[in-house]
Amino acid sequence: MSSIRAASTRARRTAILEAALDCFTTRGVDATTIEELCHQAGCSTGSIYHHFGNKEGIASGLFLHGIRSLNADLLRRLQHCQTAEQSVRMVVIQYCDWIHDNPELARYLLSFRDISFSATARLELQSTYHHHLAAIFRWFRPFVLREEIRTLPPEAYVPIISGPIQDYARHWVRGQFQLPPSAVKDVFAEAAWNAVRGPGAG
Amino acid sequence: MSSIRAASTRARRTAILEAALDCFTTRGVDATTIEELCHQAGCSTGSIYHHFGNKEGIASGLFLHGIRSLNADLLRRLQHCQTAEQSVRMVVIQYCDWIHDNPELARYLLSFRDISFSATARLELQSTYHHHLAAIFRWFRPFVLREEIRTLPPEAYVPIISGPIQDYARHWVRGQFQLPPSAVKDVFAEAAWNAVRGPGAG
Amino acid sequence: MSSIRAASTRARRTAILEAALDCFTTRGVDATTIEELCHQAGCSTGSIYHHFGNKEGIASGLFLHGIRSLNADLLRRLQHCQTAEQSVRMVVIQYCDWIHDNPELARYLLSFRDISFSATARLELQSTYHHHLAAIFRWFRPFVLREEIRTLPPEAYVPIISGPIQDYARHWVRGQFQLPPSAVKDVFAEAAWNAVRGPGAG
Amino acid sequence: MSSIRAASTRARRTAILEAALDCFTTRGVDATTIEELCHQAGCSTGSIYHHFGNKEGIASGLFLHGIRSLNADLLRRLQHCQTAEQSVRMVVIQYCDWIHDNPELARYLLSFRDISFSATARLELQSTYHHHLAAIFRWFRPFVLREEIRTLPPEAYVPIISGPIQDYARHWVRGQFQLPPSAVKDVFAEAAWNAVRGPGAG
DNA sequence: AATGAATGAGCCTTCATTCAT
DNA sequence: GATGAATGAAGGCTCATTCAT
Repeated sequence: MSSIRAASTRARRTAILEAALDCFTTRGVDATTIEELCHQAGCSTGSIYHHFGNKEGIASGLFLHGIRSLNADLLRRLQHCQTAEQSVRMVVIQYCDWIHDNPELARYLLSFRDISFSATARLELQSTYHHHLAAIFRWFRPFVLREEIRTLPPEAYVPIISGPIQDYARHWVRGQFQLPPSAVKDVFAEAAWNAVRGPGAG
Repeated sequence: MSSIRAASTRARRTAILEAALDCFTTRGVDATTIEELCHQAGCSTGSIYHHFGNKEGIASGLFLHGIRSLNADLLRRLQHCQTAEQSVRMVVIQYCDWIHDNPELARYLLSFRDISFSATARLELQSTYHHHLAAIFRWFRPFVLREEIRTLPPEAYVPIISGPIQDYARHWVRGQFQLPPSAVKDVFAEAAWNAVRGPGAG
Repeated sequence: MSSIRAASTRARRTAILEAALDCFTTRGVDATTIEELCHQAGCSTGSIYHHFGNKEGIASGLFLHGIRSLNADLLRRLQHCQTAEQSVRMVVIQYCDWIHDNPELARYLLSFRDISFSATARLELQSTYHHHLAAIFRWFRPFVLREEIRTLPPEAYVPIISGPIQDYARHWVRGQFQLPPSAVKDVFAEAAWNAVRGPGAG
Repeated sequence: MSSIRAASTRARRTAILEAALDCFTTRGVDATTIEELCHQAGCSTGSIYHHFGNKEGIASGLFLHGIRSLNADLLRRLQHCQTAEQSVRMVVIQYCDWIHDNPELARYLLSFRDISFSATARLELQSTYHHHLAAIFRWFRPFVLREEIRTLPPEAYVPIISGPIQDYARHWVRGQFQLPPSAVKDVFAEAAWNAVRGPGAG
């Protein structure tokens, strides 16, 4: 009985999140009204508030969902990499692939970084981010110790490796660039590797 | 007499823009009300509309002002560079220096890319951007022809050279990173140069 | 089996009324939501509607319960009075004692006279009030006839005898007065007696 | 120019307060919508919020206005009293007269004591109340010192003298009593005087 | 050029109540 | 009897913009 309820509840939540992804990426978070979400999700105002508390709850829920999906996918694919070069390139390549598979979600994550989330949501986002970063650094530390990857200030790695492709992708989701990230992934993977390869690399 | 008036008009415009820079970076553009701007600028609602037409007029005016200042400064400093390496490094270094000198404006430009500007403002921004890009490419073309800089898809250069330091700066203006961009400029300049140096470089 | 059910039903009703007394006196009737009552009573929304029909049903049920308790107690204690003076004083004293023993209920009765009850509830309240008043007047008539109590417009007796202590109590339940009614009961009993004693009093 | 503005502003404020008095006493504060106030006052929603901040601002503004009018009138009329008895009786009589002259305002003050005001409004109300009470006590102190009025706990005077007529008036504004307060003012004045007259009274 | 009262459409959110399970 | 997801009407409030002075 409770499983039926749970299934129904989950379906409703999913329907609302899907409606939100569509509306938020099309019109923007602020410009999307609760009424539009209701219409799109096929539910009542009250139902949205029952499941998400308020509008910001939907926006942050969707954001967290996207970030977690992206992060988990990267960690999964890094497991199959052997060398420093493969790993650095994989960071770029996986990003392009994920964007290719989840264009709407990518558009949401890239376009609405500045949504003003509640303190609670911000904490959860930060926690998620820190755990992910820690796992990533655990993976790369051996390569840095062997100087296959250059030693840099810790905070510089992500901007240098991922910054360019994210910048490119941000332009692309806005329609400012024609070629999709997947079409330039090797160029950016090459640039990332050159930017951080160390003297110990083969 | 008209000069006095003009001076007064400029002072009023400046006061409003300064109030806007403060409010917009502190609370965000959408969250800032005209009433707050009035209070901060020490003027009336009507005065704001007299000088800027509407709220978006302030936001886009401020944005354009910042972009133009940043762009002009880069072109000026590139004139003093001799080699490809100097030039590529200068793109990163000038960015850091400008941020150091204009932290509030930097925060505004970096945090509110997604302001929904009017068609007119968008056109003006695009035009400004294109002219700037064209001037930049004119500067770098000889280096690319001599293969001192790698040949890449045209749209890849900006993300690869400027993407990392912009990404870093975006985190910094939000308080997520401790070290200011100026403290890491050489690391990022080095990475940028490694990422695009071509076989023809010395 | 049905007795077990009945016991359970009564317990549930009592739990809801206790929750209501707490919430209503703390936050006010209008400001209390059904959800809060559920939380406080440890039951579901549906359960509340099953037992009380609607929100007003709880408020009026609680009100009626309090009024009846207060009235019955007064009539009981008047039976032990012999003289006009004892009787008039008892009206004040019993009020103070009852408040001392039922502070929460007193707070509810005193603070929320203006709850908008349904027609049915209003009728029941009026009927209760009239029966009570009639019984009270039956008790006092002999004293008035003997002029031990002054002859006044009928509607003046309650305000003159009970008005002051009720006014005092209303302030006290709101925390505006320090001394509890029980600490000033003799002063108010004396004043009440002086206000209505007739030439026939000893 | 500013005087014209001020006059206009005052007229608008007055219109809103008059509409509020009508709606609040007819339907109750909670049940009155801003829309109804707009209609009644002949102004826009925004105008109401421009002048009063929010709904509670209207309710507390009206309350304060009523209280101040009532208080000022009492102090004025006490000036013409010579003796303790005249003064005590005047408290009751003035109350009845004021109610007779301001029935609507009286109804508002008597029926909606439990409006939940903001902290600011509560402070202002308390301050008003304390100043008024202090002035009243200054007036009566000599009579108490001469024992023309009985010595009581300070907090007991107001309930004992004013409590009965206020209680009566509360019933009357609700339509529960037929005779208006002005018709019974001498009875209540007499009772009040008897309740507090001291051994030193003539 | 400046002022600020006035406008009013529109939105987020609340919450009593219902009802399928 | 119990549960709690769903409903949706309704209302308080915001705020960019206008315009008479």
